[in-house]
Amino acid sequence: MSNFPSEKPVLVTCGLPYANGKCHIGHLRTYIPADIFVRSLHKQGQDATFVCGSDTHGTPIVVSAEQAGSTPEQFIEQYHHHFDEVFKNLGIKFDFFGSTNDPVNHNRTNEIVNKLIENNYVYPKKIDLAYCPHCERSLPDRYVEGICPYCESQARGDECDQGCGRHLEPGEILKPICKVCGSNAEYRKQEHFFFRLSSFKDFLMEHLDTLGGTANSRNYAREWVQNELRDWCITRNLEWGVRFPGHEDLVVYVWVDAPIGYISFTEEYCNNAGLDWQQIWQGDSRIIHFIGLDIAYHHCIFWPAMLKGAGYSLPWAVIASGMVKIEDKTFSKSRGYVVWVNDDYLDHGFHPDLLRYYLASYTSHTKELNFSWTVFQEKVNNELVGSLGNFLHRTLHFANKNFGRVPEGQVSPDVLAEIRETIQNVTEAMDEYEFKKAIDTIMSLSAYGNTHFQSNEPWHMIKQDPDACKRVVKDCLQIAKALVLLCEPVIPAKMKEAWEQLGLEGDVSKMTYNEALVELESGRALPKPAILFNKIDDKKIEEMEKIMNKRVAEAKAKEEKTTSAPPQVQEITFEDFKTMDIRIGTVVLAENIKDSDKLLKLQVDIGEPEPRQVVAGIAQTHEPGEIVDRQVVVVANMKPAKLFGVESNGMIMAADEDGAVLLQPEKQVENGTSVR
RNA sequence: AGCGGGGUGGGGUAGUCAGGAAAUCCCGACGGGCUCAUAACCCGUAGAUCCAUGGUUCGAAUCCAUGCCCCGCUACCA
Repeated sequence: MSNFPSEKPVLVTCGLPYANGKCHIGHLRTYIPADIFVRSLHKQGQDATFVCGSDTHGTPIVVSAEQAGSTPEQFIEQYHHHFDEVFKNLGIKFDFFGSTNDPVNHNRTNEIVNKLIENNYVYPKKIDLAYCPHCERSLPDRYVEGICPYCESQARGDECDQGCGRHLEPGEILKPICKVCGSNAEYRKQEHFFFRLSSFKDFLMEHLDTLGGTANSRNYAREWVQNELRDWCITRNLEWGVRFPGHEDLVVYVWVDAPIGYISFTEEYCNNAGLDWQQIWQGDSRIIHFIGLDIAYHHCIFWPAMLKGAGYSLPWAVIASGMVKIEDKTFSKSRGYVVWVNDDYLDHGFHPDLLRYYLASYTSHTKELNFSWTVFQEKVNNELVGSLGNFLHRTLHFANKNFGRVPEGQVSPDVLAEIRETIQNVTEAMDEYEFKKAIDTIMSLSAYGNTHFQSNEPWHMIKQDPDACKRVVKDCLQIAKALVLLCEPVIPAKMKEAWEQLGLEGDVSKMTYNEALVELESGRALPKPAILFNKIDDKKIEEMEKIMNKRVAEAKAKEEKTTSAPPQVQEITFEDFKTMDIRIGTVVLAENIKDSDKLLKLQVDIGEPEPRQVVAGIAQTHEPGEIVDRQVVVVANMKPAKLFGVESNGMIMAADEDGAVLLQPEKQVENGTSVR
């Protein structure tokens, strides 16, 4: 049984893009499937409202704007436009794309916060807050860095991002350092406001049991709810943001007003369209959030608790997508592992639909997706060009050339049954947010079409048995019509063209799947078809890979520069130097390490009862045989490390010049002699 | 160390939540066919100890336990 269509109003949202940087392919992992889902809902006869908008508040934007010598207003404006434009170019069709800085959102946030206060879910508390005496200001969230009180890792003010992953409340972080000027911050008592998240524990456990969507988000949230739910500080000392009611010096935390954007965008859209937004947000409705897994915590814990506390409708489903990687590395702008949607894709003349197809069909929605230009090319050339494009073209071309119109005859029952089953399976897959499965199912209908065409050989029939030929062509045209309807959610622009090539009228995006079972009208004229999808040649892909490799190389070079520079400038004391235990030793054994090009495993006698095992990165310049019996300089108190699974308890010193040039004592000395 | 994601034919993937006869799909290899179509398409063949060990079961890729290995985070990334 399919979930749709439903009597209840349906709202679909996407995690708000943060107006602090350009759109890259990683973003699209959420937006494209959401758009496909909404288009598919329409095809199932389900009305749905689809909203999104820019997330414009919070500390990072203030910091970025300051660095850019701009105001936050100006700063967010450019990225808001950027995302809006990119989404339009990709066929991601929001009913409304707003901004959390819109007055409607300020109002709605105020209303909700007041409601929470009224319902006694908010209380004031004096807490220690980081304050920078040098900059003379309070340091919220990411203005401050320090040590996580739970795991002792380096952490940001609001989250232990390098360690245990916990959300940190203001005042928790140890050894705070001002991120703006780098000086030590101090703690000062200040009054802030807290949301009684802890009182929602039972409610949340229940909510998570009934919440729909993908399991990854629920499971993730459940663990947090079970362990500990602490009250949540919802105010910040910032100028930029939504004012906390009654306190001129405070704004609400960005994670309060950002999701409220979902409500205010719905409001703005509905008010413009003459609809009732309260049916969705205060009535019995289906609210569906598409997000990245990294914000599951907010959407499955904070957000439902806030909605409950203020008397709003709860989310019906949360769908969390997996991350996008490049060559097995997670996206990272600073490391160069990024593919920009404009610069690296659209500007090179690639059609948006190809990317939509690739991202949605590569792997399950909840799994990681490893971006690769060659796989992109492979999928486009084999599936879109070879199978789908070719079937549509050979069918339309053959029909147009021989008949010029849709031939007479009935579509065979087998073909209709096949189409019916495909629709059924695609709908089910969409219901489960299995976009890859849905697309694979559609592609197998395309393969079925090709086989049908091939095995009946209409090009022979046309001479021997024209009537039989007409039946086959009619079958194939019907399959083509079905394919166009089924593919429209995924590759809308291309299917709009194909719809016209079938000689059909109306907006294909507004047709339902059931239209695929309506037989084409015999005698209807068929225009001359044009090719829909072209192969991507190897040269183009090589070019794209080159661009990507270059960026990664540049980023790596930059990284090395920044990491290797400090030791040269930083002075150390003699005391510091004495902390190193450097000794002379003799290599007694050396061997290669399997699978490693650069490493050798050495046993070095440094005057201890047993030789030390040390792994050295010198295999490219030294054969194991040539260094046995040689004396070397060893840092003996290195922290043990595992390299290629081999333990290393020291470091061999070498000059770093296109490989390794080993240091050696001037003359033979006793093993274990220390160096100073 | 912590957290997260993984280990399925040569490469890439599905299936794992709800355990069942022959493990999906795309590429690649090999053989054949077709010539309507974008050197596209169709048919067939070979190729998998489903990371390992132990357990539960009539039955395990799937559930449980232990272990091994890979990858990511480490300056605001959905």
